[in-house]
Amino acid sequence: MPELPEVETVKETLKRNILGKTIKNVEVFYEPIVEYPSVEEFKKKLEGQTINDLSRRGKWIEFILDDYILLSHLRMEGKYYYRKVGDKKEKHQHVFFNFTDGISLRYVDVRKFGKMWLTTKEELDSIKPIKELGLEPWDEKLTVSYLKEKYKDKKIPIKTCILDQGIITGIGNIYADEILFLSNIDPFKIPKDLKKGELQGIIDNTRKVLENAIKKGGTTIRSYTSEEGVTGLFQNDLFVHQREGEKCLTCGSIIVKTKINGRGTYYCPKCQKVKK
DNA sequence: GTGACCACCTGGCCGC
DNA sequence: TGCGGCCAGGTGGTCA
Repeated sequence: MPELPEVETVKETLKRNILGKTIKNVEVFYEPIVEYPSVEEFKKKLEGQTINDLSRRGKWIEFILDDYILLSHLRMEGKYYYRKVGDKKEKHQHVFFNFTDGISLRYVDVRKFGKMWLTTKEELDSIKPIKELGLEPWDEKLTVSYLKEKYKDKKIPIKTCILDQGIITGIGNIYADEILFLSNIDPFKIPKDLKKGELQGIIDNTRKVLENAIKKGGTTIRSYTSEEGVTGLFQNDLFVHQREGEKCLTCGSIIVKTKINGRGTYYCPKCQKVKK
């Protein structure tokens, strides 16, 4: 599932492959993927635009074009493939960006959850997907006092708060479990009850886990790959996620799986002092 | 304003 | 072998 490290890997791969290319035309085969503007406008505005740079905000990839910024969210299983213009459309390929040099960048999404949004540089910070994002994990404004303020009225489990993109952006279900394990925090704990040291642990381990995952090219679970044939290696470094019934690598207790707010949650009852 | 729940969507897996 | 049901999960919408 693409979280920040996977999105970062995809962005870097795209950067190596499509920087400087000019879009000849765009084909959309599953219209709900284009969130804004209309599909016709989306296709028209992208024609003739050159990809000048790529960046990332949270889990959104930003394609920096001449006059616009194309935002792409991979959601659950989105990915990009490279083909030649005119190559047969394969299953689950929903949007084609055909370049003037004959290369066709294809957005592939088995579950069709991904979203694209076309905006301008001026409007970028005020549009819905971006304006509600919280801090990047490496933002210097991410401090214990920031988390204390954000968590002060929260009555929901810390696991749910860590997934809140409006507080820290980029963390998904896999890394939330890993961050809480490394911080020795009970995922059911109510955030306002967390001590300073525990909040600092969340900040430090968020950075540590994500940095390590980026170095390893992300996590390959189920169908995620950054591109064809490229798989991440961070799944080999997971302490708890998808390890139900296995021994904790730290204390030897059995890893437990439960659900918190509908999300599969893995934890070590001993290391994370879970009272349930 | 907050939290719980559901829909979106498809493939994989499991039990019968 | 085939079928039905459940599960996976990021995000936005709806409702209490």
